[in-house]
Formats: sequence, structure tokens, C-alpha cells
Amino acid sequence: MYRTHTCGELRLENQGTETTLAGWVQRKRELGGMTFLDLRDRYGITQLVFDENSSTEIKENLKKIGREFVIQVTGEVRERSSKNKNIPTGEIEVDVKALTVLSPSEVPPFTIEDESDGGDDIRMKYRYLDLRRNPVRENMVLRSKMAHAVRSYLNDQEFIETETPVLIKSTPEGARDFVVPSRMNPGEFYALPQSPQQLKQLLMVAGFDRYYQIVKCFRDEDLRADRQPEFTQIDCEMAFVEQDDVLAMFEGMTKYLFKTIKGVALEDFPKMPYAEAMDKYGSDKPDVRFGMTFNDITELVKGKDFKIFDAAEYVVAICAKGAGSYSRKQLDALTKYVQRPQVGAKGMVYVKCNEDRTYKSSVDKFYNAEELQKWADVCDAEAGDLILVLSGDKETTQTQMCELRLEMGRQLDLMDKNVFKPLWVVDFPLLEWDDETERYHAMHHPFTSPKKEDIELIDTDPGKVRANAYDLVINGVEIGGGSVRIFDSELQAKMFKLLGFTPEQAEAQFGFLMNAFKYGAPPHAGIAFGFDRLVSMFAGLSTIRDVIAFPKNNSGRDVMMDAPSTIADEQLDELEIKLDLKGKE
RNA sequence: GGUGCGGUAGUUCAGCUGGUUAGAAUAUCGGCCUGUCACGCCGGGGGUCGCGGGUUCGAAUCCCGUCCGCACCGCCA
Repeated sequence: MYRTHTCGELRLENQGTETTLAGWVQRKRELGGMTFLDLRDRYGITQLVFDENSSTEIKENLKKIGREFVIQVTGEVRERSSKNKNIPTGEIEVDVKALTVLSPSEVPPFTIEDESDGGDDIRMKYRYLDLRRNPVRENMVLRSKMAHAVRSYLNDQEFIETETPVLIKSTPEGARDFVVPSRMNPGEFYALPQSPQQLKQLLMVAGFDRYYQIVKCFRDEDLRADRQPEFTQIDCEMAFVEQDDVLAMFEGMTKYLFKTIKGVALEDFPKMPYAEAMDKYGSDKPDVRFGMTFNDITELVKGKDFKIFDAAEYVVAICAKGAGSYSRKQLDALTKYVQRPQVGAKGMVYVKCNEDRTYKSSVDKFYNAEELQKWADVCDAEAGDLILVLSGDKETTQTQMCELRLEMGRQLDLMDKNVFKPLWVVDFPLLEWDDETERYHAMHHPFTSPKKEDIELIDTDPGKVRANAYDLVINGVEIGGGSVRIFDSELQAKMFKLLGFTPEQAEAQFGFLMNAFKYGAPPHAGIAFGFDRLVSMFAGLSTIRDVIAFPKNNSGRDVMMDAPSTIADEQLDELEIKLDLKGKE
């Protein structure tokens, strides 16, 4: 037996008992005549004591032991003469009578402590050491608990957890596929699923009624702090439901998670149409923890000889409460912020609302106090507030103002990460015009159903058609999204045509789904949650990397395994693949 | 594909308006220490300043290129 107790288990009431512990050496403290050693496992830390009375053999062994050695000790639990209130085992220690080195360790490249001295780079290379650290392990434990809670909730609701294949068919819509060559079918490739979308719809045709899966999905696109090439979805689908049924079910699941895992009781989630989200926040994933909503002042500012505003399609203002005391320097920094290429605004207009009800603005030359007063009225600005204005074409300016609003939210400390404000964004457009390919793309995916009342517009004004599609947004993060699907093969064919597929292409790509719909497809709808983002939100992190055991770096590499890598010529021969790398020697 | 920031001891960083022998903390090694718990004290070792080129009497420092990391834009149905 390697151990009788864990390193987090022993208490004062265990004193006098003989115990055997095994774990990693956290730290040795040598005081000459005696030595303290902190022994660590995932459960905690227990202090071991060695002194004059220890055998020569133990003393010899102890000398060789360094950080991160795996050792096993047997000894008696006794009360400490000086106690440590900071750790649960702080009242006891183990007087060691036998010591075995189970496995030595080289000096680790960074310290295995809560506040490690290691940077991201080195921690990823030695991820197995990083995972020994409490904060990282706690994230993984949180993830495990959340997955368990999800299963528990959905099982109680009669959902069937079903695994779908990872080797599937490539589809040109959407993100780039990761692709796997088939040895038995030379020249042909599987694709890894971007999501099990069609498969779960087939499960509805199969009559499964309620399906879910916590499943890896793969997208060969560039990475971000919140985007990995392989990531985990809580993937769900229901039959004989309408949009509101799905929202209610998964609002329930989200509330259940917040309640059981974080002890937070969420209020009912408001629903906001996409159009409203864009008008008020300039984003389809608004952070509604704070207001500072957009005010369209386009008409108000025209005809005063300020050429920039006169030429603008759209002029938008936000009111930053209490920021009227911003210095020239701070305002210049804000202007610089919106002028960064990532935001791309040409400039920024400000209006300070002074305490004496006068106004100081960067456009005083063009607008008098009376006119600025009107702006302030529209923006609900009072003395001590700051009005910020951007202008240009509507879409671009909305995006830029969205960035500025978030930056002001950060500067004014309005984004408390312990406050959670969820909402459903609904009524997304069905289609999105793509200038590059000069055709419409499905905004969600090609199986999303249009709103009944908008169906006529499909032939006349496709861009105006709204979809039965919805996103769950929490604190400005897109946590989940889904839609009511098309279950009528005629409507589906129409959609494919609209998206530029010939009937032959549609048949080749999605024939299996269209076929299935010929055999009695129930009305169905579904949703998928970004599980990594949900966990990172619960953990209070802005990156999903630290809630993934073995994440990839910014360039999609696993720096620990050094993947991807080249493969042997024999492997290529078997696959009948010949490499011809363009642009590389 | 693009923008920004970064790369200096095992590690995290300082140094960067060019100028003696490139520093600090921590880790590590040695010595002292019987109640520590971030133990303490004393001492030692440790550097291709990412790489290549250029400017200069002289480059960690300035310039160009390149590689790598991070954040973001594009992209992500």
C-alpha cells in the first residue's frame, strides 16, 4: 500500500496514529538539527519532521531529496508545538520513521507554487508541471464539476447523451476543416467536425427527441485568447419544440450551473433583438453590465459647417457618467485608442459637461452651448459627465463605438467580473452579404429556419429576412448559440439555392440530410454552448487556455509534444500522398 | 495576410538618450542554524543579451532582415 491517507487529510484527532503518505516534495526547511519537509499531493500539504532521533539512513536519504521528488513516508501523527493557521493540516505533523524515494526529480524549470515564477511559454512546454500548481488544477476541477452538473441537469430532463463520429465529411460552408487522409481510400479525406450539426439533426429524424453531447469540435482558423483549434461544445438538440422551449430549457441549465457551481441565483434572461443590440451597443454580444448605450445624433449635428459630421452617414454619442473630469491627456489617450488600426476611427469628438452647466468640447467652433445642450439631453448627460462622439459610415462607426464603450467601461471600472448579466440576443438576420464571393452566406448555418413572417422576403429582399436564431450572451461573451432548423426539404432546397449551391452541389454535400428529411423529420431546434468559455467565465479568466489541460499556443502548436510535425515517408507512401510544399524549400 | 508589445542568468525582470568587468530577485550549490512554514544568516557558480546583417573607434542599447511568444484586426457558417 502506497498510502493510508492523503496529504490534505490528517487533523488533530488523528494524533497518535501511524500513517503512510506519498507525494511530491514542495519544500525543505533545514534548521540544522532538524528539518521540516512539506509533502504535497492534489489534496493538500502535510508537514513532515526529521530530527536528531531520525536514523542515519533517513538523514542520508533526506540530504539527497530536492523539490518535486516523489517520496513515501511512514510515521506518527503528532500535534505541532507551533501551529500554522493558514493550512487545514496546520495543527499536526508527521514524525517520520521510514522514508523511501519513489522517484527522483530534476530541478524543475519553474517553481511549482500558486504564484509561479514561470511565464506562459515555459509553463506550456512543461504543462504537466504547471498542472501540479493549485490555481491551474483548480480550474480543471471546476471544469470537471461543471461537466458533471451539465450531465446531471440534462439527464434529469430525459436527454440522451450520444457520441457522434469524429471522422466525417468535409463541407465548404463555414470555417476551414481539419482534414485526415484515408489510407484505405487513397486520395480521399475525412474532415474533423466543426460541430456535429447534421448528425444531431439526423438523431432528431431518428426520434431521439432530446440529444446532448459534451464534444470536441475542430476549426482550422486563427487563434485568440478565447479561441482554440480544438474546443469543447455542450451540443444539444430537441424535437417538437419552438424557439421559446429551447430558450427556457437552456436558460434553466445556465441558471442551474450558476446556482450549483457558483451559488449565484440569476434573474430571468432578457431577450434583445439583434437590431436593438446593434443600435444600442454596436455589437451582437453586448456587455449589459453597464449602460452607456448609443445615441444616434446624426440629425442633430447637421448643417453647422462641421464638414466631418455633415459628410457622415451616422453620428453616434455615448455618455460616460462622471468622466467629465477627464484631463486633456486622458482624452488624447482615448483618441489614440480609437485611432489604433484595430479600431480604426479617424478621430473622436468630446463634450465635457461642466458643473456650472457650461460645455467644453473639441468642436466649440461649430456648436454653441445651446446646441451642445441638445446633445446632452439626448444622451441623458448631466454635470460632470463626458460625451464621446464618433462618426462615419454606420456599420464601421458602430463597431468602433462598441470598442470605445468597452474601453470606457474598463476605465470607469464598470465591468465587475463577479457580476453576471446574461441575455438572449434573438432575431438574427438569416443571411449576410459577402463582398468577396458576391453572394449571401448563412449567418448561422444553412439549416437555420427563417421567421415565418419574413419568408416572403426571401425572394424580394433576402438581406432583410430574420432567422429563428439566438445567442446566449453573458458579460459580452458569446456563450452559446443555436437556431430552429429547417425540417421541410423544399424550404431547405430553397435555402441552398439562395446560398449559391446548384442542386447537384447541394445533393453531393448535404444529400444524406435532405434524404433523411424525406422520411418524416420532426420540427426541431438546438443550441451549442462554448464549454471552455463558460468554464473560463466561472473561473474569472479571460483566456480559455487555463481551463484546458493541454492547450495549443497562438500558432496552433502544442509546444509540449511539438505538434504538428512532419511524418515519415513510409506513412506518406501508405497514404499515397506526395508533398509539394509551395513557398517552402 | 496585417497592427502593436515583447525576447537579457534555470526563471521573472531591470539596464536600451551607444562607452570600464551586463545587474536585481528568485531558483540552484556550499557553510552555519532544534520549531520552521516565502525560515534566517554567510558565501559560490551561473549569460551566444533570440538569430543574421549593417552603422560606429565602440552595439544588449541605433538601423534592416528574420525566427519565436503574447494581444488584437482580418478570419472564426
